[in-house]
Amino acid sequence: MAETGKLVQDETEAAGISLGALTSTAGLMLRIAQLTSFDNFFALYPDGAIRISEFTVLMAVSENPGIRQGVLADILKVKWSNMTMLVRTLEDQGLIARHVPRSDRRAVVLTVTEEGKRQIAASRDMIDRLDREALSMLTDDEHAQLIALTRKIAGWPEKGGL
Amino acid sequence: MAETGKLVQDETEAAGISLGALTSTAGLMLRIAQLTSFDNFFALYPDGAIRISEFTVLMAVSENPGIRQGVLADILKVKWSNMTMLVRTLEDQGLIARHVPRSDRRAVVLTVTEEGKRQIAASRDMIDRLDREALSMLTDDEHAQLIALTRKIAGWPEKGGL
DNA sequence: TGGAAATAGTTTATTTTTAAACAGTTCAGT
DNA sequence: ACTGAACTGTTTAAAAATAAACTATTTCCA
Repeated sequence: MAETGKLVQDETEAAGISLGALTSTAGLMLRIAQLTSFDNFFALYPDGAIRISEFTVLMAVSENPGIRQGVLADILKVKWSNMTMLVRTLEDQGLIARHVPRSDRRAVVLTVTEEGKRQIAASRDMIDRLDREALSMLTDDEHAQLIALTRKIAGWPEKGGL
Repeated sequence: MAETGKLVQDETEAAGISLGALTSTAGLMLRIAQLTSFDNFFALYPDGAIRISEFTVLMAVSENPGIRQGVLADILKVKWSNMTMLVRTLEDQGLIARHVPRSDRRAVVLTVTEEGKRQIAASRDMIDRLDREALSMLTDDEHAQLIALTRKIAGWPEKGGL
């Protein structure tokens, strides 16, 4: 066997280890926090449910009907080539529709189908719950702080469009 | 051409876009913040300098001489197979030494060489500076908050070993 | 108007990452 | 002591992400 496993909050067996100054390196800490969050999340995530990347795109399109897929890719920080594949999968599943506008025939704009709306309604609460659960080591205040900070890093204002 | 580019704080051209409830999804926000931080960091990072993953391992070993590489991998959240490669590269560069202890001949314990110490001394300040610069949209208070939160997520106590 | 340059998205090739199989060592129970 | 299970690390094969080349439009401006 390889890789020990131990999901959700490992006590890292070997006590007495200190990362020293590294724990003040925000980039590293952000990375480790993100990986921890994802590990915890996926340990809870039910098999067969919609992929979280697909759900995210679905939600984003639902909030911004007619958005171009390149713009969406930039916002979500995914590469255009990955967005092409992601969006095609969602189209194959009948969850979103792609439309080439007459005004610019290079572009592809997206909308959520009725089926897509049903999918959102069906999975939204569960995903929110697991997302919070994955960071259950934080108090509600801390959780709110984290969201405020990460929004600021992403360059998104508190309220309204970006 | 593909990929627009625009490093450091993009205003995302298309105004009026809102991610709605997604901005309260901590997992997603953590991911986007981390990618933003890294993009900014690498935009500043000088070519030819030690790779940041290697520097991190070097620092961690320096703080914990004789640490087993598997333990280190778990703490830094890198896969064992990647740690094998990372550590070999560092050894090839003469920055760390690998040693198999008599007490457990399966294990490999690590120490930093003199050359490794010089490398740390040479790059440490620059890396700290760029790391802070990559998150220059945060005030010092916010930056400190972020580190406290991410440490808590990682499961590391404020002070001392983990 | 008539290209050259820029934009939007896709496809392909390359690199990187992850997972799985593997080999050697130690441990636990008999 | 012996055997099966667990541990530590490495190698390999598979999957995923990234970068680069490409097609089709649109824009700019001489």
